[in-house]
Amino acid sequence: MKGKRVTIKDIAEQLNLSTSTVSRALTSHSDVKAETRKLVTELAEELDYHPDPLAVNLKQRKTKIIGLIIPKIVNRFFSKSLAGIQEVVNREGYNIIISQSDESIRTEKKNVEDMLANRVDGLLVSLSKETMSADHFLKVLNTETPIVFFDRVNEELETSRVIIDDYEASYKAVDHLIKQGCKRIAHVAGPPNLVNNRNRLEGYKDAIRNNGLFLDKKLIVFSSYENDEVKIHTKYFLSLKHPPDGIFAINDSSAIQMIHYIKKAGFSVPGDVAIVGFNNEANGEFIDPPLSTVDSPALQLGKSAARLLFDHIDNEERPATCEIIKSKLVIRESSLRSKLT
Amino acid sequence: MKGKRVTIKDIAEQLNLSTSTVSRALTSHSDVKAETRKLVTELAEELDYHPDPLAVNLKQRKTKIIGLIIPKIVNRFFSKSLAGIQEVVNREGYNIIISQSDESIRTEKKNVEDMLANRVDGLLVSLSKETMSADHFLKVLNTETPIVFFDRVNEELETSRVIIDDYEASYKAVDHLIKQGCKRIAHVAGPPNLVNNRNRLEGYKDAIRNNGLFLDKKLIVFSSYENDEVKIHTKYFLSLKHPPDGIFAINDSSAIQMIHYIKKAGFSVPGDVAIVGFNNEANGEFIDPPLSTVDSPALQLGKSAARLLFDHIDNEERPATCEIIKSKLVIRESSLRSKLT
DNA sequence: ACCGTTCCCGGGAACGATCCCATAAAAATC
DNA sequence: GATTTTTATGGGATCGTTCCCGGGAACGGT
Repeated sequence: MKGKRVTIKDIAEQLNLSTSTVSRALTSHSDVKAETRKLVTELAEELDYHPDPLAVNLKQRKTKIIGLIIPKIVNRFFSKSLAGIQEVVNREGYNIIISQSDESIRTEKKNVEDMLANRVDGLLVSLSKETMSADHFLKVLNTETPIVFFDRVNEELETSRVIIDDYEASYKAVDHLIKQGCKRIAHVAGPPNLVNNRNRLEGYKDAIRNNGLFLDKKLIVFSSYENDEVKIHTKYFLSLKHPPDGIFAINDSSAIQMIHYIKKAGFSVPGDVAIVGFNNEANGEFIDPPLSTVDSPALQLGKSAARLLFDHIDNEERPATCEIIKSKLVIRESSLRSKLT
Repeated sequence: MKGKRVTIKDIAEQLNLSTSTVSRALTSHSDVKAETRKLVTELAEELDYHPDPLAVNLKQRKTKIIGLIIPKIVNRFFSKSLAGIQEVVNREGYNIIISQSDESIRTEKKNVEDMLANRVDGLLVSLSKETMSADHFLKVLNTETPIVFFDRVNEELETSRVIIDDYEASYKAVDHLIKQGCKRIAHVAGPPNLVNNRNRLEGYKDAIRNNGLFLDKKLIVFSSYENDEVKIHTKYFLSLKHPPDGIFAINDSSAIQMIHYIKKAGFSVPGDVAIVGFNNEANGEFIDPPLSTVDSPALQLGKSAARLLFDHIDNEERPATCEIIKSKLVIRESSLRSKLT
């Protein structure tokens, strides 16, 4: 009664068998008479037996745990990735333990330590905005724990990674703005130590140049993902002698705020300023005007990263690869000028 | 080299001690000479020894894992709760395994089974919208696994739970709308099998009645949290002979969509219809008009639920309690009529 | 000098499974 | 019918800890 759990031994005793035989019968190994197997499985079913994962894992020298390190859970992009990861990981019979770096390199380092102490069988990481080098992951490689970076990846280490096509996405978004007649397009870039942000910046620059427009450094600002800086950036843009007539923002949340402030300042979107966001977050469709954005398939990203990780877990020799997930430009009204007179 | 981890045995051998002594030295039990303890801890440090959690847990008959069952990770309310839970759980040296019911009673049942098979030390649950009875949790009680429900709780079982003050929140929101001059207030209610939704509905009804207004059943619709039904509900409201002049919505996302459709239909918010949402989700502040809403402290909710769970884990005899977290009405422009002429 | 405590430490049995090895019984081979 | 082979099972070590128990050394009190 007292939380007494059924063990393999209980089954063995009731059936006058040895624990070895019961174990074999249950794990569908060979060397068991069909009859006894039936007996065992039936009794197991009846007693509602479930193997103790702790014992199994100790024997197998596996924790069946995947460690996940992300900047922030509440960030929709990451919670979506998490959902994707969770799906794959659960199907494999593994569990996830999560930790957030909270965008701090210090806690990220601590997280890595914790994961190692927890003996995770694999690690899924998206870097904090502060992370410059990848030294704190060297220890992980030493323990031969497979590791896959996603979205905010690292390029120093020879590990697998999965990213979205930031360069193309950015290029297409800016190209779209230009096609809508924008001549002075601003870009809110992310911290440049992260590759994906650098790629986006490059996409932006190339789109500007390839279309024969002037690349004005004054139109590029760097965000550090803080909410309260959006207002400052917007004010800055509007205060310029030649303010931008198009903005490619770092994410939807930022874009939505910009629209808010721009409208408040008496300008129209997309009339005076056309805007494109990033990530296709919730409700972008229902604001005024509906937000054009880049749909980044976070769920897909999570799934791919997890699958890649299991590839590495199942096959130690698997060479590191880089997978790129295609995003899609979603055009709504915040960037649609052609319809206007 | 080959992933060889340092064990207690390695330390024992190098120091010519028994594993028992090393274990005692490390676990700060008594019966160890200060000198040897120093020796042991120093060598442990040097070798970067970390106890194998699997072995420890097997011996302790604990998994150090908390199971979490929520409807959807991507739902911001739940990802916020998760963040709160994660904070407390990590501090206690436990890990979380997550599973989503995806609002389906079938997968919720399966999730419970999985959690039990995983031998979680405690369970944190927020019910799916389909869950009527709590029979599938009886098994959990049998294993004497502590369980705490949060937000979408169950009242049949004698378990601890933590909820927000849905009744008061709802009452205050509706009362606020009435004070703004609304006479016909609609309510988008949630599935009535969940207590919190019933409480909100009661709060709504009482606020209407206590203010001497007519309680019109036609103004109450039931949402099932599906996105595409918002449009239908809005159209329905607008098509009424006497359409509502105020709406208390099920959540912000729904409220934002309603604003969108109402404006599109040529009505003004809050002029023709004042709107209050629920949850204080992201970006509600920046839409047009900024959304009034009920700030439900999801993070706090998660923390409290986790702490309550650990109370039960640490003390088997702890009686079940119900904790209520206070929400706060956030008034923005979507419900502010008094400022208008 | 003897006994009782206290202090340290080692031996070894757990925890619940897996799995190698041995062995008995059954079956197949000559 | 004696042998090898196959088949089915049990014994017991093992994973890395913890912890009970027992014993030797040191110490103090009578």
